[in-house]
Amino acid sequence: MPPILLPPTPCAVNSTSRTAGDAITHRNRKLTTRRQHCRISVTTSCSSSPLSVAPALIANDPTARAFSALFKAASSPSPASPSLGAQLHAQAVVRGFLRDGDNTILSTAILNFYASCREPDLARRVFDRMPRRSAITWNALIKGYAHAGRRDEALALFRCMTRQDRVAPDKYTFPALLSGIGRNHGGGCVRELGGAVHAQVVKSGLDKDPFVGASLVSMYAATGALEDVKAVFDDVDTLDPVVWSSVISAYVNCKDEEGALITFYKMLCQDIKPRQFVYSSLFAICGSMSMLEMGRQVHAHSLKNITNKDAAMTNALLTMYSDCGCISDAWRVFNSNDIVDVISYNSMILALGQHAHPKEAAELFRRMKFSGLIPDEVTFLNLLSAFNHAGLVHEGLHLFDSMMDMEGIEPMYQHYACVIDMLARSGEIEESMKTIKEMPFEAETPLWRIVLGACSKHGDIETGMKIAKMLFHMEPYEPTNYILLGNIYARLGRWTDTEKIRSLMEKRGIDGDDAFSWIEMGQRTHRFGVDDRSHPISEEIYRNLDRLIGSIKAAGYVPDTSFATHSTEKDRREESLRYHCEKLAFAFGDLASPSGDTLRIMKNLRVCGDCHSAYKYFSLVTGRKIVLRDNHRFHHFYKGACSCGDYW
DNA sequence: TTAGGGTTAG
Repeated sequence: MPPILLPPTPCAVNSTSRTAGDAITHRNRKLTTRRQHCRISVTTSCSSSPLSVAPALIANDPTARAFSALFKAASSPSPASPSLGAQLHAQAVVRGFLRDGDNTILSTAILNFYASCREPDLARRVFDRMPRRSAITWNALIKGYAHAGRRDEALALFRCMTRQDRVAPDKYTFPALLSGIGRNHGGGCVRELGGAVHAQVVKSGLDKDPFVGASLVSMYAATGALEDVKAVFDDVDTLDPVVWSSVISAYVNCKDEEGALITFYKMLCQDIKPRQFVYSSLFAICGSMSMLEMGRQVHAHSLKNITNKDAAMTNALLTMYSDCGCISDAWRVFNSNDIVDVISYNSMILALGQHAHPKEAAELFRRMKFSGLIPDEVTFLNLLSAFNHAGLVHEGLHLFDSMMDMEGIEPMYQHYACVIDMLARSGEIEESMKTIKEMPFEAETPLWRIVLGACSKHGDIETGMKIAKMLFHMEPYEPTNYILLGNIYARLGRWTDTEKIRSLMEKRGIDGDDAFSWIEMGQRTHRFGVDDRSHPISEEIYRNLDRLIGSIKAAGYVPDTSFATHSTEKDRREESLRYHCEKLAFAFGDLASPSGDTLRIMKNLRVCGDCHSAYKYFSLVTGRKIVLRDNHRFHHFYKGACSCGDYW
């Protein structure tokens, strides 16, 4: 097991207050009020907002200008709660600052505040009372509706602004509008609407503006239209780093990781200094592809170029190391992070869960609360998942039951799904079915598939058959349903039925995902399929694997042919397991790296049970640590045992 | 008043 470094207790909240001075500081913003004498500072890792100083401010008989400053501070970058804003708004009304709506500065600040905290209807009420409208107020209102996901209303406002009020859109209008269009994630004629807005951009002569360009890029990226992204990129001022970071993130969104890396290199060639945003995207790529060496290089690059790290970049770095199988590096990043926020904790709790450290995850959860940060629904989901990975059903159910009581968080569909998975996987199939019936959501097919998989594992054929029948009806062309049912038959030794399922798939033209594994070695990624002989040193790899299998058999390994699904004869079944992709990847890694080195291997699907057993023996006979990432979690093999405790 | 990045069942 890799050493787990315990993090120091973070001190997240630091509120000093109410002494001399007249400044309110929030995330490097300094605002000055004139009459009131209160000084309150809030650190960046704090979950409170500038509005928490509102009572102190109000008690000091503030000016309209002080109110404006407070609303402005509360709007960005993390908007405060709308109810607090509403209270302050009421105070401003009581003091007569908004009589006839004629205080443009204060009204605009309140309008912007409501727009930032996604309360566009409240923003609209302020807007409607303002006697004078300008591009600034229109832009704020459009942004409010767009950010709240109310695209059609944002578009209607844009038409009102330009046609009825005859206010010309400016460089602030289009980013607000376009973000609302892209927010729909490609659904509902986004491309058509986006194209129409793009035409307006060109008509307004704003197509060279970097902010507008960045918004167009992200809108087109949301529709998957990489060609349009590139066209916009060609038109705008490409010396602006923001546009480059938008394009890199567009490639990431469109799953073109190579394109993102090439764009990054081009950016460096043009001497454009990357900012935090770019590194965040690159860390996400390296993590998702498990490119540890590349990730380390990008990390080193960021250390040279970024002096003011921010939470998002550091959290992306933490996740990158975890995704690459390096949980102790993820801990190091977490420890060195000056700015620890809720997402930092969530990311680290998730990482610990995936790497089979449920106790540390629970301890971190306690420390998070002790630090003053308030866990959110993702925190609970990640901790539930950590318990699920370890089979800690009792702890998981207790956490689930206490979510509402502890933090008032109503369990969402994902929380129920996690608990149902937890019950089913531990063999409580009946209880999991009961929870599905009782939960306030309709179970979706992936959840049914989880229970079907558990039925296969625990031999509950009756329930499994019922679920399979239902799934075939709901999704007749989903390969996993066929594969899971085939597995149930295979586990029972009903090879004829297994073959029937396979031929049914063939007849219907359904292909399952091909399994493949990969390993990074010598700055290259080596990929292996099942029975794959395409590698340049394939013969040596197969020879090494045969040798390794001989060694592990001598150490006690017995091939588990119940995981073979392709054949009816025992010998052939054993043969079909021997050259699984993850075994080939290990045999290659063992051949290509110095003895004693840790091997990090990835697989696109869940690790097969026989390979899991073989890996334990591989770690025993070679003395290597092996980290295997499948599409589910991490397995750390060492000295003949796995961190998952054979529960996965 | 603008844009772009980080965590979320398996």
